[in-house]
Amino acid sequence: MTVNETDIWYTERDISTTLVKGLKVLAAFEGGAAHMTLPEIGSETGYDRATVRRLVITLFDEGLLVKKGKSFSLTPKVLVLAGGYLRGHRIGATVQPILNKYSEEMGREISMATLCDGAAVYLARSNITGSAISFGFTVGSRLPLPHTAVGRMLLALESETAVQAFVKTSDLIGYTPQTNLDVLAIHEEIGKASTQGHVIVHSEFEAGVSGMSVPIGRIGTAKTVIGVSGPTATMQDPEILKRCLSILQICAAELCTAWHEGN
Amino acid sequence: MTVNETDIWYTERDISTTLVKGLKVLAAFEGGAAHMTLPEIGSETGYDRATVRRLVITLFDEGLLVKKGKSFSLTPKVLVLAGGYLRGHRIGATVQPILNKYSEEMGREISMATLCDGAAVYLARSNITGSAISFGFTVGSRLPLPHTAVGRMLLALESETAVQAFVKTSDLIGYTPQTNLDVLAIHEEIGKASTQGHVIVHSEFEAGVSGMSVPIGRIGTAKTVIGVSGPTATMQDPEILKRCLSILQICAAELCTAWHEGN
DNA sequence: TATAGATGTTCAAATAACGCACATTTGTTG
DNA sequence: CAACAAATGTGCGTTATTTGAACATCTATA
Repeated sequence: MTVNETDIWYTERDISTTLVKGLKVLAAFEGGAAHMTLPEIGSETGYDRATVRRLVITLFDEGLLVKKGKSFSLTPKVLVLAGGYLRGHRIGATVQPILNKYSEEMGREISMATLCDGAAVYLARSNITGSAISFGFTVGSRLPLPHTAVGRMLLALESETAVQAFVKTSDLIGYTPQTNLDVLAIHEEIGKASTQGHVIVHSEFEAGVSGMSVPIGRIGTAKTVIGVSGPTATMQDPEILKRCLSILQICAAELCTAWHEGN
Repeated sequence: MTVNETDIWYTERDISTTLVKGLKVLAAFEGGAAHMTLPEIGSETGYDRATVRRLVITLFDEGLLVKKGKSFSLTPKVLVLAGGYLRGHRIGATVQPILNKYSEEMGREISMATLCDGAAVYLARSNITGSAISFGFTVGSRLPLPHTAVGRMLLALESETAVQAFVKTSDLIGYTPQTNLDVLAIHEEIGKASTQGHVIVHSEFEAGVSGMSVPIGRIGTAKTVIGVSGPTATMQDPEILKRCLSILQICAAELCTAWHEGN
């Protein structure tokens, strides 16, 4: 039996409060507006004006923020940090070509996502060139777990206790008239996803958009999923669904061997 | 005359040293290996073991790093930060579809890049599905300025003094046998790019790969470029080059109107 | 298993961060 | 347009956090 990695191996004293605050300022640009003034950042983070000022000046000096009049906004330097993750996990070199290949075969965009802070985060996304529709989601986009196909599949990969904990604490948001707000029904859908190994969700996050998702690897060990989305109209035809599922599963299998998940 | 934004409006006292160090630890994962132990991070950053420990514990606690045995690595949470930039600058919603459209027309991948810390950073990239080759570059990838088409075009957008400063201080690396290591010749190429409004570079960064680039907007005001790359063999045919250039220019024009650069 | 070298952790000294109070800018009203 | 009020920006003493040497622990090797 290996040591449980979730054991507490550090105390509160070992956490650098200043770094935490600085990171929260950076994160404020993700949650809030793209351009923010010092007071806006202050109210977003809840920190004192003077504190915000020093942190923002630091981030500016480091080249992570630019100043335009009184507003600050992120610079492309944050992409470089992200690029480190993508390169380290061979997303560009290994994953992207595979997504592209099956994306072309299917004629739809395929996305890869993983769990991060109670949301599904896109790690990679194929761009099917012929597609008329584009939902504007990119690498780093966060999708709600309970109401998207990738989200439900990611939850299905978690332990039953983790799912229960999430479902209990999560506030369900009615994105569309079709959004399922019944906790028990969602829990059941996650269970089905787990046993079936795939999941389909219709119009619960964006009206008229449906998604299908399968895990990369076996349920229980997998931590990453791929998914495809398209107009609900075309995603209800059993023949199309069957074909999409088949291709997604082959794509997932290829990713599983080509991209050793352990990194 | 507006106030010069480069004026010093803060003192050294206003910079939070702890935040700077924490960011440098994060950046260490971009420059160094994907998985690093505490001592490795220490030697990469030059900080004391105890300091590194505190910072790494903080980043772990914030969910930006994961621990695997004794090694730490980035989590997808860094992508969320990047997602903030991409969303804020409407890269996914506005830029990506345009790149995809012209990418399909051209049959080649189009990338968008900007200047960041002495390198060209990819902001977006179309994925042409039929392409056999894939160079493994993604959003956030950094390319050398002097030896790539997008890099030389980006330099051409800078002021003459800035270019001179860069060319003087930059160490030229011989990536391939064809890499141009003559500072004067490179400077001249940048000048040509500036007057012509486009630039082509053959095999100077990756052997057998050539690139072409044009600015988004007018020289002097533009700060972003798009580029296309492909096998040197096919990128020497005048007819192909003419066609690529034409499509790139139309693509750049559309981006210029659809995506107001000022954000 | 003994030993040396490397890595991890603690805690008092040193230092950097906090946030009050003051200065300045911005917006509003007579 | 001036005078006021409200909001935002900044210097500085106090206080809490960070630092790194000293100590503890782990790991590799013979």
